[in-house]
Amino acid sequence: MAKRVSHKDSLCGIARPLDAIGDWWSLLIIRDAFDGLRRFGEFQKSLGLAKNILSARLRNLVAHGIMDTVPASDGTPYQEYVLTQKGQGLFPLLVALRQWGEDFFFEPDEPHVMLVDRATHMPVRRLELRAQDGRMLMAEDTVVVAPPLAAGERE
Amino acid sequence: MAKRVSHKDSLCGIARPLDAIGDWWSLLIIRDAFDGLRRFGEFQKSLGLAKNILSARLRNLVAHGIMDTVPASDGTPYQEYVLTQKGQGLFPLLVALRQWGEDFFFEPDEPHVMLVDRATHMPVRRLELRAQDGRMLMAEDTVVVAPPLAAGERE
DNA sequence: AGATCGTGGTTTCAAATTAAAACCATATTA
DNA sequence: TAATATGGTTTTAATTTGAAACCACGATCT
Repeated sequence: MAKRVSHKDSLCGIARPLDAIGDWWSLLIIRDAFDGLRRFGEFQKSLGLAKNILSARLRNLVAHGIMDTVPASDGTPYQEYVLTQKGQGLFPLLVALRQWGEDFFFEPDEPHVMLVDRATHMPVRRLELRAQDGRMLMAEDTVVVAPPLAAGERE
Repeated sequence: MAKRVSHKDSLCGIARPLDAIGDWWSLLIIRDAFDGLRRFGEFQKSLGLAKNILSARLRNLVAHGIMDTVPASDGTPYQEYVLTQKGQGLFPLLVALRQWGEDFFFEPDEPHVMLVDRATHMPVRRLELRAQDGRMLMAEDTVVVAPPLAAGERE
């Protein structure tokens, strides 16, 4: 489970989150959780994955603080799996994935599910990256910079 | 390679993109590509993954139109791997992942690499989801809706 | 009470995937 | 000519996955 996803000792800002999420299944579980699914059986039915795998993924998500278990709300002696704050923080990522999918995996007129504003039922806006001053940024307009190294740290 | 990631016949708006990307390694390759890496050896050195795996992942990314091979720009008889438009469309996803990582994987004062505006060297803004009218939306403020079904389609 | 069913798992085991290492091909360098 | 660098492929063992069987527990039916 603690598979090393990078050879560097400390995982970078992309690899560390990836490592925590676990794998594709986990992301689909999280999506289902955003859709309101909470029970083991619900996830299994929705995703059609083996129970042992689901079990392992849920355990991993809980271990990483992305989901949490709570006693079932309907009186049954089971537990439910809900997103923590950390888990809910993944919403933009799912939106980005969905929007990318809309852009490149469907014909312009092909019907597909859409994410809409609950209040107005209008599609949500595209995610866009902006500078502090509000300018839109493309990938080429950005750089990744290392933190200033503290005294005594030399590479 | 064509691993079924969902039991549904047509993969949904989240699963289909995931399926195309392939796996975590692919996402790290894509990140490196955004950082300017282009050569097989560069990716391998950066990621430290086995050559056969890198080979397979690159092949998959090319097959899915996320990367493309071009003749090496330096006269050597090799090829380089570059992001297509489709591949570049993944930038927001990487930003979302990075910002989530910043939020939950580093202490508030822990130094970490940052994505900055190349022009001003200021950190970029957070990605935020907005409605058509500009209101910020949280996950709970949205719903996924199915497309209207064409005549003759009944579930 | 006893049998059966639904839910939520774990265990087992075969099959698929991954990863390390060895190998290979080509071109450049010494 | 030999050695080395790049960019892979092949081989093989170890790991992971996934399907199915099994198990535990409580509720329900007879």
